[in-house]
Amino acid sequence: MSEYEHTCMIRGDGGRTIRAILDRICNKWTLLIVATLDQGSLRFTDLHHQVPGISQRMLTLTLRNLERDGLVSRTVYAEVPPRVEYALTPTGKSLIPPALALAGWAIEHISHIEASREAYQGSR
Amino acid sequence: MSEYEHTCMIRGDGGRTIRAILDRICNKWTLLIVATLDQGSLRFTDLHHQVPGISQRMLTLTLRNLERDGLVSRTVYAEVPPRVEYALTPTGKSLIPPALALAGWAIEHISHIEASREAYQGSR
DNA sequence: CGACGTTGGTTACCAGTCGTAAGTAGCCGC
DNA sequence: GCGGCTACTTACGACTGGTAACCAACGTCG
Repeated sequence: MSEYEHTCMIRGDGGRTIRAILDRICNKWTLLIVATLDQGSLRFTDLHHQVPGISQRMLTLTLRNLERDGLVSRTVYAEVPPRVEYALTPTGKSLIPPALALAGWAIEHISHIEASREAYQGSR
Repeated sequence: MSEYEHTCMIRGDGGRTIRAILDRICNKWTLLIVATLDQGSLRFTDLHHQVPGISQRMLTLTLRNLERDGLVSRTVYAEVPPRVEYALTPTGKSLIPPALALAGWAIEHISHIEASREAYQGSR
């Protein structure tokens, strides 16, 4: 029963709360960037190299969203060349454990999912 | 140090694996539907009512994806009126704990995030 | 003293995805 | 036969993500 209470937590007010948050943090890049920043503060270009496949635009947009939501801090050093460092805030840090839980699940089940996917393709 | 090893798990092969899975399960509706189905098998219309805001099309598409990925099973009863029941597979069930972790985090931090969001709006 | 490179972006444009609304098919009660 | 119920499917417009090119400040090289 306690398990159901927990899933009620997800569905809560009809899922509106969760859906709103999920829309924000659960896009393709957010968790990846948060995980990368867990190593310590990074500059824009380093981040760009460490998250393969992301474009500058998406990196900028995702970082802006994270900054707006108070999950990362953005520090500009008025030097030459300009330097901008991004780091996790305490709130951002607190996202790491659940992100790890999801990542662990993904790694554990990816083979099964890919298999199902191909089987479905064949039998469609 | 062990915490960093775990985040390495997320970043893994440059995050490609995680990103692929996140693309699939981390969209707006998937976690919500999985959480709703944790209560037991449900019919299409019940699901439509229990997940407020979802359109028929999105429900159909999301369920197809979940079925393809082997997370839910789809059972058609050739009755009148027609009845289609959706239920979680064991793999689908196993997604519940990490989903709860994320949902718990979301609920815990939503107020902080919303506050940051509005503060940012003001100071932009 | 002007062209070039580096950093951290922004802008324009295009393709794919999402959401809304309407249509479909089989069968039932009226 | 007509509308209604269930479980979709389709058409179409809006929004979002991806690619690529451009921008601004400043130091350095020729």
